[in-house]
Amino acid sequence: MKKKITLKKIAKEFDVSISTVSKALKDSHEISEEVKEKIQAFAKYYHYKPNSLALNLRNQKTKTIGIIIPQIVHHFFTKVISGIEKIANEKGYNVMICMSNESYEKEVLNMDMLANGIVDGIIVSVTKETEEKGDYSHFKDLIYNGIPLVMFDRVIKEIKCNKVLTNDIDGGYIATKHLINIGCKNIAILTTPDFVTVGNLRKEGYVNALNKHQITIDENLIIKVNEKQDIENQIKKLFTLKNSPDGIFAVNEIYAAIAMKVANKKGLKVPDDISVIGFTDGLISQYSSPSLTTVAQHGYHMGQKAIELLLDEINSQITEYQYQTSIIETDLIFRESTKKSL
Amino acid sequence: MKKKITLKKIAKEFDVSISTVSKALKDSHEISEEVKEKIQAFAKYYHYKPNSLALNLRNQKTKTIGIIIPQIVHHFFTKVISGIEKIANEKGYNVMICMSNESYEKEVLNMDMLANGIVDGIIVSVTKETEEKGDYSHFKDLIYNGIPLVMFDRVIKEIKCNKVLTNDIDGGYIATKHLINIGCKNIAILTTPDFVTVGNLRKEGYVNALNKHQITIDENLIIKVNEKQDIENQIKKLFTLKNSPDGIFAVNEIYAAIAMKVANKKGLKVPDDISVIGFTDGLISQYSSPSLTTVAQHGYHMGQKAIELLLDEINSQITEYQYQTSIIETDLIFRESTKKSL
DNA sequence: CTGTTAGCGCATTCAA
DNA sequence: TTGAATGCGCTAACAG
Repeated sequence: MKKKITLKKIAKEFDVSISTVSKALKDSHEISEEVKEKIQAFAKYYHYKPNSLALNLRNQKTKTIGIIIPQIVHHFFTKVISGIEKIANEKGYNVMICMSNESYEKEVLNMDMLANGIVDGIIVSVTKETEEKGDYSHFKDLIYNGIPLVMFDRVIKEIKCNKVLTNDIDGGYIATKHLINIGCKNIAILTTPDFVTVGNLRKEGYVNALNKHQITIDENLIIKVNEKQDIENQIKKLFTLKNSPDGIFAVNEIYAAIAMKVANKKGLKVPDDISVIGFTDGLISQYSSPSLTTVAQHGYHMGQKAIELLLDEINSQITEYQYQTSIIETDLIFRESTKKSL
Repeated sequence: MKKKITLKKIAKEFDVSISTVSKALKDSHEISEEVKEKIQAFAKYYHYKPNSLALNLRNQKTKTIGIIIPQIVHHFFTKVISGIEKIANEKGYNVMICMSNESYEKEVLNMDMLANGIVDGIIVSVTKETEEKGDYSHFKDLIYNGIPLVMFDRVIKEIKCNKVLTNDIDGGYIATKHLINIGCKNIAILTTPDFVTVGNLRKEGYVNALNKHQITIDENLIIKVNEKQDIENQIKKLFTLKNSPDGIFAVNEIYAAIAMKVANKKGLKVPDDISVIGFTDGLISQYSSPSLTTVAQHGYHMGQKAIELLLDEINSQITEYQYQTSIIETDLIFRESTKKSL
């Protein structure tokens, strides 16, 4: 492996000092045209690039920000990343993405890696495992070390930092309300286990909507999906109830897609016999048949908000910085999986 | 913003030298238990972490490798990343992901960022724009600078480096052959414009399969999808032909999903009236109804191979390193969108 | 057992 | 117009 060309080597080549080379490459007026020209030509020829490690070490900042997300498959996270990148690039920052794979341990590892001077700030969405475990010391460490942190979507209440949230309660509410509006009587929900905050909040919206319309909550219609077991089987139970559902609200698009499949297998037609509504406007929602009516999360916008807050904190001189929590509203996207309004 | 704690500060605190602190924190036998204890306690209390920039600068390596991919939505890329991460982590490397968003310019920017000492090597899948443009100088620069590079999936022939490829020709071949086997007579292909190499190769497999079975190629059945225009409309044309297709091979799963939708709208049932086969075993393939028969690309395996080649080159002492091209075979995954064999 | 020194690559202040 | 010296944070060879 060849070694990279450095200022030192260029300096030796022309028998000048390193600082002369440095200045010449910066086109400084301190250096004679003649010297500048030959040094610049040489540097260009040898593809000289300043070593960013050295630069960053010197400048005490890296102009790159780190993102840690639990999964990369989710369209939602993709959108968030795009939003972050857009603004970051505009402001001259680069972006580095790390996957925690829903693993607490990897989350900690990634944070450690990023925290050691490699980035100027971190944007994170917490893994389910961390939520379940309840150990947040790695976040505290980070903040203690003075590295700005923004949490989005999956957020830890106890940690003091900027946050960007989906209005999950309202999302669950409007989804459920839509099912009520189109005449569904037995509305089931496919949600996550309790420790997953966003699932819980969406369920809260579901409950609120039912309450508001004087519909009594039927615990049998609430399925807390255990992803470690066969999901289809868990959903199938719904159709053995005597008040079998005519509407299903799934807290993510995968559960929604599986629900449609199960319904089909039971001989029910979507949306004629049963309406299904999802959460997150991802590829599955768009390309499933029928395409899914769903709650859009505006991930792109969330990403933009997150990076704005982060850069705000990075560039802030204030000692007592005031943290904010920004709530991004959701919207219903009407497609083919729910009946038209009555 | 607080500033990070450094060896220097700890040294000042205890009025010892920096190297004493450094050694104490490494639990060196050179340092007395007493001093070690108090320094370690202090460091722990203040969450001391060595600055990786400084470490990397000193060690001339970062133990992190960079990945540049065109899109993050593709399940395939996700799998590749997972494969890369798995091996990388096992070998003590961390992974940094950059998105080029199919933009030549962003690809160059990302490479520049990564190339300046921040990573020990780079794994890249080239953007469509770069393939179209044909400007590969950023890759040449990288190699010139001695930074190991591995290309996967979308690869540039002219660049000398390690490569990992899907056997796209064979993938196209087995997909088409499957359609032939189940009795399809008019087999259409939904492919990309010519400059997208992988699309072209998959089409080559399609052509080979038809030739082998003495089926004449009908140019009308070859749709080169222009993603800048409405895709559904382009596919619809197939169904106005007098030899309307009874089988469709789509070179990716999105085209396949759209094809199914268009077929449905035309009143055709999949797979009874028309069989559809995709490429890439992603979420859409799994969750669409009917689920898609598709060509699996084994992204996870590709990622593993790519990182193995990269680490091999990174750790190689040989001056005349021999580059390899590794071909990953594909497999057919049978699901619901194609008829059962005759 | 502890400290001094040098060097990784770079930019910058100050001196010549 | 050029160069020497300093420091960013860290480690390691070497001296004491």
